[in-house]
Amino acid sequence: MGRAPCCDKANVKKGPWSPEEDVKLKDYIDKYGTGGNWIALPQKIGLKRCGKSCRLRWLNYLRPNIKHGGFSEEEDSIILSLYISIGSRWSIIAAQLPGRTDNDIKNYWNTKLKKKLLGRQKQMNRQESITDSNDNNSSNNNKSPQNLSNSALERLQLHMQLQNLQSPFSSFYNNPILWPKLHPLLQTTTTTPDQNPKLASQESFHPLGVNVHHQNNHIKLAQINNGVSPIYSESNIEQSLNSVQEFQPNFGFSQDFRLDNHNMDLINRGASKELFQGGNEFELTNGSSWWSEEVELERKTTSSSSWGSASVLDQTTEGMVMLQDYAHMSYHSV
DNA sequence: AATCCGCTCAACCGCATTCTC
DNA sequence: GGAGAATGCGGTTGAGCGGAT
Repeated sequence: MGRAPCCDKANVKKGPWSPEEDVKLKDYIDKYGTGGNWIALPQKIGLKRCGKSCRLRWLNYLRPNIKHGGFSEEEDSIILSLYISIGSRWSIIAAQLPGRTDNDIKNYWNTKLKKKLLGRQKQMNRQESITDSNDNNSSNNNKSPQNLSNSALERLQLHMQLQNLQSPFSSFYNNPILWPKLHPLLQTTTTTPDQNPKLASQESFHPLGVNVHHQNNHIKLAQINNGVSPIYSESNIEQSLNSVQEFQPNFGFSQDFRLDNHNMDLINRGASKELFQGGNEFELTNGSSWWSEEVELERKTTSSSSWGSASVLDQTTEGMVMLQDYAHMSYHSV
């Protein structure tokens, strides 16, 4: 027995919304709000639409202060860095871009930004292959990523591209002020060579202001011990402090930690570099690394979505090494 | 002028998660 | 605690459009 449909499919209109329908929906929500029940809403208004359809229309189109198109280079940069960090979590990415919807960003990524970046990557690969054609010691570069899922491969490619100084976003990566601020508890830190010389050398610098260290199969992120940025409200700070212990290793942000217009504005004006000052390390003690947790999460689902996907677990050792390399891959701080 | 092709984006679908009783 | 309902999310689809042939 399957799940009951959310609405009577036979009596529900599909397809593009008419201006009249838009007006009805917008007027009603402006006056009364959604009433906390999208399913019942279309009946109240007299719309022959599914509640989910109404919700989507409102969120993606009718809601106030929605921006369509015209993505700035800075927005490109934010989308890119977040996609590399967390994959296709469009709602989280959208939360960092006021006025943008997850659907919009998703479409923009799939139709324009991805092509733009991967196109440049191909171009650069061609140039490199000419330069390196006489180099027979390129075994490391020959690790075939064929076993990686498309999304993981895509992110890997983008990540590699970002290391290239010719990257169109190099200015972004060299300019901390442009980095999105995602979690006030994170900051850069160092791992001393005597703790683990090999891993210390693999210290990775993340553009989102997080340094990731692998030690004894644990990930170490940084924790702020003072200087919490004023751009975060007290309640958020408290929430964040409380959330440290259960901090998710996906470079530190939670859906509850969103930037509003005001915060974005502060960031745009160069505030909060001091976010990442001083501090102690804390350790994720669940014994997993950020990617393995994500893989594990995906393994539990049947969804083919996001980076990695369930198939990642079935990768060859080499494939897993590739993923680890990816996780370790460094942005060298300037 | 016709039609083919690729691109864009609004909307749909199905699944996972959260909420409510 | 469990079941069903509601919501949220990400992947996919397809109509519409413009450029190429």
